[in-house]
Amino acid sequence: MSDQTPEDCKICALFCDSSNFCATLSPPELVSLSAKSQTTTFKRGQTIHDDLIARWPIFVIESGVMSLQHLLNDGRKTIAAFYTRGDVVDMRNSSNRKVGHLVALSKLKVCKLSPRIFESIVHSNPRARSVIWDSLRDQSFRAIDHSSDLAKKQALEKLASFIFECSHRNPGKSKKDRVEIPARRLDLAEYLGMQPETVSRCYKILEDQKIIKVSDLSLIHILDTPALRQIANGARAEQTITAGTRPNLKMRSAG
Amino acid sequence: MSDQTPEDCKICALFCDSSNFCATLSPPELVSLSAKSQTTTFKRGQTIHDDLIARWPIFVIESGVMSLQHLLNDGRKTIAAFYTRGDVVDMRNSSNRKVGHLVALSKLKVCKLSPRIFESIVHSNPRARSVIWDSLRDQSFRAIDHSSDLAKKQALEKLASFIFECSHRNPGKSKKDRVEIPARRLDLAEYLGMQPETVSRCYKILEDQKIIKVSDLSLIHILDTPALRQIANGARAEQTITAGTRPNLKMRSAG
DNA sequence: TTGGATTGTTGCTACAGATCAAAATGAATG
DNA sequence: CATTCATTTTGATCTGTAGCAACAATCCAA
Repeated sequence: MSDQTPEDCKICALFCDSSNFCATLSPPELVSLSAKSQTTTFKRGQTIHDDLIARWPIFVIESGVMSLQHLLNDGRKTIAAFYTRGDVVDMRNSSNRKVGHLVALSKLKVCKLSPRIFESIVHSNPRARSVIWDSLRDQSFRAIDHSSDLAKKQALEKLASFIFECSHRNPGKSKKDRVEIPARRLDLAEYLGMQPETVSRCYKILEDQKIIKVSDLSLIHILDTPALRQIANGARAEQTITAGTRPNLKMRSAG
Repeated sequence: MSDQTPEDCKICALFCDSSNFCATLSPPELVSLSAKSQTTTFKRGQTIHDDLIARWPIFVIESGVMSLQHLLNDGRKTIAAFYTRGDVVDMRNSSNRKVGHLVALSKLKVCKLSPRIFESIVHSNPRARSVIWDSLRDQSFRAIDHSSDLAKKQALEKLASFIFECSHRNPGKSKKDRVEIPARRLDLAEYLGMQPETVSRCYKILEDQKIIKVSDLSLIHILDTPALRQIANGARAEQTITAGTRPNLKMRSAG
């Protein structure tokens, strides 16, 4: 843990991102917030403990990926949400309601904000309030979108949908058809409500169809955006995922 | 549509609910907000049109149930979220992002708030800001919980979970073991990501097990709360849903 | 109240994806 | 570079629930 100085903030990537909360701050606000903020880093797999959250319920993801996990009695695990660079996480109600565990999915750096200063900035700075409000609403609708992916989509459709979600959340990263997948297969499976084997098979189907190309485990290239979009929006695959029975699968004509 | 007067507000059930936004307003705030607010009613199945949302993006559910629906290309439909009495719905970003359609699931009465007045109250009244902020964050975590229900739970577990969700969202309604289900079987199936037939079968299993009693299509009694809780938390049923094979099913020992 | 339409239930069959097992690939360590 | 461990992929089988059809119950309008 290390205290922030206004100088630290000024070289922080978030401060330079005009759509981000930190970039809306006036110089005096920046001074007072940074004086009471701290950065912390976590390693992959580390859980952010409840007592830390109780003392620092508000923080910003500076780099890396964080997950919100739920656990069932018999050990089944779900990643209910991802948080990535720039996301402001507000856990101030986590004591009333069991919201799950925050776990780092990669090397993670967060900047913990003083709730008191945060609140006073939200009070006095309408632009900051508007940005933070929009961001929270966006998180809410993102969760709702995810629900609807999980509810009725098939495995292939969920994966296609997820690829677009990743692409939208990483707008900067050079070309549009190059998408970085910020999670391992197992994490991905837990987020999409399927098994890692199924994820792997779905990737294979999309590759065989020449819709995507998997260069690295965490980097794919979209070769046929319309086809991928079609699948993501529910052009139901005519085929099962089961190991190499029919070599190429067709889509049912989409409604 | 009818304009509100402060007198209307004072007899509105929301105003009397201390945990609600409207109850935090000072008399002058109430006067200015009510002067610019309108109530509208919808019948079951009616969609709240985009142009209405564009003009009135913020509203409060006064009575009835509203749903946020997503549609796939081939006609599969999902209810991604429910909104019930007291929920403040803020759709101000719905133009940027496709969030789905708002559809009334029952006779529905909403009170549309002027965004300008709403914003100015949020600016000047810290108590109102805190209530509305908590409520929005709660909606977000509710959506996340729902995601995790959909991701890894089996049909029976999802239904059990949903029964508790309904029970929590209707705390007032007399006894605790009496739960009102504010949706028809089909709506429920669309919310839980399953087929109406499966919902029906799951109800039957819970009844056969003497865990619940279904009095009415929209009213159930919980007979064995611990058992229901066990199922909801993922004590995986040892049995399939398929029609009356084994008469009584046991639970696997929960981890 | 009657009749027609909508919604819910029950039984049966089929299949998408879970599960188990094992090989293959990748990452970490000495 | 070799060795070990962790993760991913592939193959084969099994199962929970989707899908279909037929019937029963409920709702609604006339």
